Amino acid sequence: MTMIETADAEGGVSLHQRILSDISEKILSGAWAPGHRIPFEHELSAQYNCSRMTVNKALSQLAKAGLIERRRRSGSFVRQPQSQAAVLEIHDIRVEVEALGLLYRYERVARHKRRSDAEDRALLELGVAGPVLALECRHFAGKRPFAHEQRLINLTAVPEASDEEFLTIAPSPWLIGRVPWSEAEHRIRAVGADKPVAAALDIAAGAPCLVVERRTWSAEHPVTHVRFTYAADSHTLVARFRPSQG
Amino acid sequence: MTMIETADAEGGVSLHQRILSDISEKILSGAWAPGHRIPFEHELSAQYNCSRMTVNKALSQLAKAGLIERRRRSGSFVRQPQSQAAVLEIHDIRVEVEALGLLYRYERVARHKRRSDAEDRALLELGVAGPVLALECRHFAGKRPFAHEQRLINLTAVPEASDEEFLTIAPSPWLIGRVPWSEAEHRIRAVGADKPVAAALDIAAGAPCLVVERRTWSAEHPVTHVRFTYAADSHTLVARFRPSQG
DNA sequence: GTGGCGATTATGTATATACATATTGAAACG
DNA sequence: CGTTTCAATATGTATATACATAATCGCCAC
Repeated sequence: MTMIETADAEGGVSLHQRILSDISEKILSGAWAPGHRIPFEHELSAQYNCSRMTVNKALSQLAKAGLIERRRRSGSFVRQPQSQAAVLEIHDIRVEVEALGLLYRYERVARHKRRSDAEDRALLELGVAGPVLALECRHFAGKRPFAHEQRLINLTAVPEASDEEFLTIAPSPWLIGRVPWSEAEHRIRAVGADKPVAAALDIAAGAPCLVVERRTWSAEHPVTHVRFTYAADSHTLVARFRPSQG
Repeated sequence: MTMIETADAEGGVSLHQRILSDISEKILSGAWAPGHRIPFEHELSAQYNCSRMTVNKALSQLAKAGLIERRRRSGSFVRQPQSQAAVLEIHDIRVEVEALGLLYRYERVARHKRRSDAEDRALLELGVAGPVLALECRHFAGKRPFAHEQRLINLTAVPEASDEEFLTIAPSPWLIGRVPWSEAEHRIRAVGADKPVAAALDIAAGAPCLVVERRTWSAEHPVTHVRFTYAADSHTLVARFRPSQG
């Protein structure tokens, strides 16, 4: 007779979750130091009175999360803590401004359609020349300029953008949903504001600014490059790390 | 008779992986737009000629990765693209400097043991007063100062730190391995260098700098707070996003 | 000793099955 | 006509089983 304990044996959580959190706790508390061999699957399945499959799925997940390392024939071991990877949430500027309780306003400063020059191609990581759309925009929080946006759109990848003036809708929300992106890269650094950006943000030239650049690809094709510049004190990026438990 | 096709049917990849990448491709290419209902588990299991369990595991993983949403009785649906989450790799400074092909050097500038004041408690998010260790350090790349480090260690959580002078080993590598961390938060912003930091980094006061602050907890207890300051052009953070496929 | 070889072992992947649970759509009822 | 009930359905979780695969241990020949 096969007894299946699908549901909550006691605490309303699945067995999978319980094994996961039990072992995570042991590792994160330091009870099982890096290098320590955790019990074999068959030992844990006996201990938890469940099948090996259930244990296997839990341990595989811990391995994928990077907490343990699994070696055939040898067992599973607590991994050395390594390069920390934190999750950085990139929000839409409108959302961010409104989260601050301020009124969001968008302004398109300039729009040029042109054949890509060498700089454009470098920014887009584009191999061959082709038409691009260059945009310059400002995002306001209340009365004050919040962010300056310099954007390039690869018109070969997104021909529909030719017909859009971007006077009322910002490029980000326009692109999202229209172009499925498969990969993105963000570069974050500090710079001193150059003259045009300083003017746009209403700060002194050379004043410290946070720059977030994003390059986006869709199925290997470069789609867009954007550079957001924020005045030093207006913006903080937050990245969190918590060992995943599912 | 049960036929099990554990291995590579053709391309040397597992069925699990194949289902995963097939569906990811459909979503990321836009063929299946947000809101689209993907085939039911039993349909996919027929299509791939495999068991429902195999399909279930693949779809569950896509759901965990955020690409699809699963609703009982209704099916699985392609999710609306949402707040982009990028993975930010936080490397040890030594590793980073050596990756640049430069000689790494570490210097401890100051070390003070004291009872936490209000500012310390704010930085550590510490409720009650207690002993803390305040450190100031410099990290060099070649001959030039690369980063300035201001660190607080909660001696209640890490009493062993009292006995360490940190003259030859930097706080980060000392803490890693000694203290299991369960949670970390990074804040990234641009600032103008204040006088002491400017002097330490050999730059002008007010010059733009990138600041990375990290707070670390171990099992709910604050462990350490550190502020790294980099001169504007010396350092760029990179965060990548690629829809996970396992 | 040392080098190779086969048995052993722990994990990796897949199947078929069982039952739980949430949700929806339709039927039954007041 | 609205509400309640119920059955159908798709997903969620677990079991027992089968076989593949990689790594290691120990044995044996040299």
